[in-house]
Amino acid sequence: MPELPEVETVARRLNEVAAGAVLERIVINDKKIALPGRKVLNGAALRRVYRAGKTVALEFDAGGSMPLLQIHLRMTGRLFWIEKGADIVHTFDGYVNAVKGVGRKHCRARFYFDTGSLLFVDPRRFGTIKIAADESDLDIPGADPSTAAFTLAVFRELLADSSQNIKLWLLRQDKITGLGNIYASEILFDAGVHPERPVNSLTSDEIKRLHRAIKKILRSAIKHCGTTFSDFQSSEGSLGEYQNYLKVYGRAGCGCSDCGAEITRLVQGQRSTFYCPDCQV
DNA sequence: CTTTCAGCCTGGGCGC
DNA sequence: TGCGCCCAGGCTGAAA
Repeated sequence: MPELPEVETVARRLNEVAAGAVLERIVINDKKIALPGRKVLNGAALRRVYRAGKTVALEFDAGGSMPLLQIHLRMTGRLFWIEKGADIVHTFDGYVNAVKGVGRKHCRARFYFDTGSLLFVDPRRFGTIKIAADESDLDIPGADPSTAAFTLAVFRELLADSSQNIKLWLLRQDKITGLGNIYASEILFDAGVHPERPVNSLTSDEIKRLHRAIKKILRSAIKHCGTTFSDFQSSEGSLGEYQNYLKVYGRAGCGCSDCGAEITRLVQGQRSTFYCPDCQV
């Protein structure tokens, strides 16, 4: 579950339940996760958890230094927090409930703290975990579109005169870090821009609309705690609700909410793009 | 430089 | 019930 709004949601909620906990032990169940130098974290207190680009950053106080665990969820990575001594599992992306055996199957790493434990569960095993020596060592390739620093002028500068399709460009993490396949489609629909338009063909007004759409869609998705595609149900319902607001993603064959034309699926860079052939030109 | 495209992995859903 | 496809919120690295 991994675009900017989902990662933001996970990081905030993990911070709420885990900040201040002291790390006691790390157990890794997957050889793909080497995590060299992890000893520096033993006995360290978790200062805070925040989103950095598309990753979850766990900042520790290791007595003099502030190393971080940087977790990238990729396609299917999820984080669970199990409170010590309680039958409660916090899943952050979906619900909080009592669940027996959650994460037993694809748990790739477990971090035991004094007040609970953090599980990194990832069926497809694409996710990564690394240790950063300090905040400046975090691996964040591009600009964060949710910050005030991401202005229209900055956006224009990043776009430069690229000849790439705008859809593929929006997925470039070295330019903008955080957008993924769902929000790229939603942003293009909101801005009324066709996904195959070369960046250097965009008018000044279209760039302005795209910039506004990026801000608007992300703000709204974060407010709704991201998009949750999941079979998980609980009495409390799902925390991520933005799936109810998607206008094009995953809606091929459905009518456009604005004009009624059929939403079309297109493949770009081996990824699906959804758009309205009438509204997006 | 750019663009394409296999690969990394597992599982769910669908048609037969 | 099973098999063979296609699909999946990400990204890398090699080839063209």
